[in-house]
Amino acid sequence: MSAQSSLTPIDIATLRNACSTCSVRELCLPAGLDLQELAQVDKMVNRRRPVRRGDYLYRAGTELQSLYAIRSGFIKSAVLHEDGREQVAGFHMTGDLLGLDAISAGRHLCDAVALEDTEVCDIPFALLERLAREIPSLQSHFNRIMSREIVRDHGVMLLLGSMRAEERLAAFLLNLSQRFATRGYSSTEFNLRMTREEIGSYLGLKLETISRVLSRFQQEGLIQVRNRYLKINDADALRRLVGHCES
Amino acid sequence: MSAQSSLTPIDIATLRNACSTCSVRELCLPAGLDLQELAQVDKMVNRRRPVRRGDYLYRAGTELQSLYAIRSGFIKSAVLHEDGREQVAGFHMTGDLLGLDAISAGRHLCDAVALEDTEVCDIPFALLERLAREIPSLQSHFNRIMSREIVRDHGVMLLLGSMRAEERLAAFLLNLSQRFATRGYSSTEFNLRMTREEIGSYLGLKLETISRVLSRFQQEGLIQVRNRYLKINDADALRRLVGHCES
DNA sequence: CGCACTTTTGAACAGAATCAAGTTTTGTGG
DNA sequence: CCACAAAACTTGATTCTGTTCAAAAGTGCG
Repeated sequence: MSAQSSLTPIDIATLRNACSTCSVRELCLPAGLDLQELAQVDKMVNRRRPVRRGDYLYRAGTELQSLYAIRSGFIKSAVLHEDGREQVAGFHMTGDLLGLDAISAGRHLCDAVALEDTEVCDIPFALLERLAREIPSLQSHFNRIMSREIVRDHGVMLLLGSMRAEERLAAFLLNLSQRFATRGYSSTEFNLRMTREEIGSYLGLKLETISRVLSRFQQEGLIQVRNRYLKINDADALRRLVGHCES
Repeated sequence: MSAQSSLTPIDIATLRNACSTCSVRELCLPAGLDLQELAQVDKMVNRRRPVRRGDYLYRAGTELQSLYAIRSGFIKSAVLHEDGREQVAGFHMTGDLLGLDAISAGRHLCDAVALEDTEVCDIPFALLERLAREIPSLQSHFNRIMSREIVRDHGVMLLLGSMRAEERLAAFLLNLSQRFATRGYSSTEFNLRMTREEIGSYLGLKLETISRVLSRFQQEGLIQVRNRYLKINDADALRRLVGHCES
């Protein structure tokens, strides 16, 4: 059955490199291959790709070639309606895996744009599938990653479906905060990479509403904002605001 | 690597039965096994399970044992907040595969309740993973199914984030209509299986709003409603309402 | 057959959108 | 480095959509 193991050492190295250097380590680590050996090849194989601020990582309609793991930077994915309206589907940062929604149709269904200079790792999907075939634990992990994306989306649906503007924004800020914390940055002080309009689009609100609510939060002492800079003074108050819905 | 092929013929038959009888045929058909042989075993293995109206297929918090393919009937999945609020995450009908969101944590994160007497096929997840290991095309298909779920969720996010009440309901009705059509039922005449409140929860609206908009649609001649019975008179008008957002 | 649940409809209200203006910030080219 | 134009942001006034509250009618299950 595994006569299909047509993976060359280079293939494996490529994939392994993409994974290990991209904080999607878990995707490959359980594979049980020799790590030091891989570390050496890491330098040889270079699948990193820079994406400059404002540039597209991929566009809706293009064929799925690779999934992308973010090494550093910040990317938004967005669906474009025919009537011009844009809906931001997600904000992605270091370690996130992009392009999962393209697997179903074999082509991308949304745009991915860098909101700041970004470096991604290319993970050729065909290669990933082939390798997953040979390493069961890799496949398992990939399943979990896909599932996690579904869970994340459910969270957003919950937010959009049942929260008011203040709750949504509080949940959003806490979520950002937590993701920065996970990556070793400050959980209380960071720069928003996106515009008010993009936040609004993501949260199903208008940019004016975002601006107003931010101002209100600041007035109440929950946060400090100045342009893109944001400081969270009272995370607990924000949590109380969200009620008991996890983000 | 495939020394792990500990699948017994019974295992395969079980899975195959669950799939082939559940319209999730595509999940298994590409496996390239002998169909007639399987048809025979189908009768032996019976993993079908009835779920009576109002009963839970599974509950949030319970361990993931199986995915479920709906053979017939209608099921809603819903997330329960700590504060009692319930958010309907989806409505599922014949052929749909349930439980994908549980893979990430190994336990279910939402409740699944039958809205009418329903029959499901049990697909033990461990078994599915094992078999997918041996049949690459099966794994591929499973990946696509997960991805399709992500795409579906993005559609809902779009709906919740950028549509007004009328648009949401129109999109919802069209979506139901199309799914019934796919399954060989009338696309213009069917019974809603859920309450106004459940529709509202799914669409991020209150039940009164659902009721009002339905009445309005009826008054304008777009549909006919009487309790759960619904007839679509002018699907094109509904489509126009939705604008150019696919559902 | 009656009681609980669901649905409809109305009236008042609230939250967010829209419209509008003015300000600040940012990015660009001279 | 400065000036200028474009983009982003803030704030206010008004409007509108959907919610909330309330009552009554309909439906269906036990």
